[in-house]
This record gives sequence, C-alpha cells and structure tokens, in this order.
Amino acid sequence: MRCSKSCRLRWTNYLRPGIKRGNFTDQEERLIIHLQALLGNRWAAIASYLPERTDNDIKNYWNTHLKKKLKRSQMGEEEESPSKRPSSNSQSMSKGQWERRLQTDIHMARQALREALSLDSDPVKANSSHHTYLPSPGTSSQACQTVVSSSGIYASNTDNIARLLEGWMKSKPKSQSEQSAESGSASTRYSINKGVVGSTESDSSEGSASFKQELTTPEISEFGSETAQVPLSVIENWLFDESTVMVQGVGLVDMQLGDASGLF
DNA sequence: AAAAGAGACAACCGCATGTAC
DNA sequence: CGTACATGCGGTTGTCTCTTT
Repeated sequence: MRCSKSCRLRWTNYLRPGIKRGNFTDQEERLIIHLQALLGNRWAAIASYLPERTDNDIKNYWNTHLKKKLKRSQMGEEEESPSKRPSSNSQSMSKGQWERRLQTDIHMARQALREALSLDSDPVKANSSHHTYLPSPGTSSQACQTVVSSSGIYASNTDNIARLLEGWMKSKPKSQSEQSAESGSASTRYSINKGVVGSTESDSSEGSASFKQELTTPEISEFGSETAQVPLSVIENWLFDESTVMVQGVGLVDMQLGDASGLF
C-alpha cells in the first residue's frame, strides 16, 4: 500500500540512522531562529546546519514552537518598551542611526550568504546532491573528507554536511577580545571559495558563477575591504548574537524581500 | 470516566528539477 | 527529444497523545 515516494520519505525523515529525536537545545533553537531570519523558510538549507535534524523536523518545530515563542517575545517587548522597536519608532533612534544599523545587518547577512552559497570546487562535492550552505571551519578539505568517510554508509548527504559543521557549532562564540586578537590570524580565516563543502554539478556551474560575479561588484566592496576572506567569528557571532534576533522581524526579513534583490 | 480541545509530529501532496533510457 | 521515474522541497493535513473540562 506504500509507494516508493512514501517509503523514501519515511526513511529520510524517520528511519534513517543518525537522526536525532527529542527536544531541541537552546543552541539549536537560536540557530534556527537566526537562519530562518536569514534564509526564510528554506528548511533544507537550515537543516544542513543542524546535525542530525531533518528539514521536516525543523519545519515542524518552527511551526509549533518557535513561531509562537517569537510572537510571544515580540508582544512582550512591545508591552515592555514599545519605543525600542525600530519599526514603530522614529524618535528614540534617528533614521540615520537605524539605517546604519540596518545596513550593518544587511552587510552581515550578505557576508553570511556569500559564505553559505559559495559553491566552488571542493573534493566532497561528488558526495552531495543537496544544496548545502556551510562554511567549513578550518578550511581543510582533507578534514572534510575524513569526516565524510567516517559518517557511515547510511548517512545522508545532509548528514555529512551537518557533521562537518559539528566542530564549528560546538566551538563556543569567542569574546570580543579574543576575536580581535585572532582576527588577523590566518588560522581563523577561510577563503569563501575554498571553505564550502558540497554542491551539485549544476550548482557549481551556474551558482558559483553568479555569486562570483556578485562578489566582485562595487556594491559589496563598499561595506569593507574583506571581499575575499571573512573571519569565521563574524558569522559565528552573528548567528549567536541575541540582538540580531531582536531586529529580524523588521530588519533581515524585509531586507530579503526588498533590498536583497541584488543578492540573487 | 468521557468528551472536547490543543499540541506535536509523521505523513501526504503538488510542484520543480534531475536522470536514465 | 520525449517519456517515465526518482529526488528534493515547502506547505498542508491527518492522527495520536496529553490536558482540560
């Protein structure tokens, strides 16, 4: 009574070994919130950042838990101090200030996107049929291969990708002083064209071409000098920075629909 | 104890795209 | 080149469980 499609889905979302079930951790939760703000409802892309979670799982968790949670927290904020919300406020924060802040957020989002969507050459590419959006900490393709080979024959491509992130995820966000101390170090940087794992053939042919072009536009470079290399801590910080969550409702989401047209 | 309601999550559906023949 | 089938994805629905009345 089951079609192949139904069986595949059952395997992918439920039976496949290595799937983590049960409660989401705080870290996972925050990561989902940030990534949702950045990527929208692209659950498969979001899932590639969460080890052992399926896109279906994340989608369900978002719909049943996080949506309500965010709504509640936003309502609470409004009641507590409505003037703090930039969307409803033009007095406490000047337009210029707000625009600068928004621009910073957009810049951060763009950097993250460039990182995430760089789909250039990588040895693990052949192992992935998923669209994967992950920076590869440490930039070691050798390390990537090691992880992939140890992930087991049943592991999906998404799993492979997700596990590559594990180390990155687990490394706790560094303090400002640590970041500044490390920011100049080559070991904490990674090339956006080398540090990304996995893509389909079509991705690497079309996707990377368009993004390479995007990277060289003057529009991007106006935000800073680092167009080719980005400190990992920037994205890491952004993902775990509570303050970016506070503005996601009006900042990043709006940016995606409006100003972000240039990104795609 | 039973009915009603709410929440959680697995499963289904439709669409787009990729691939083999 | 066309067709059938497989795959990936996001939105939605169905069903089970738990809580409340």
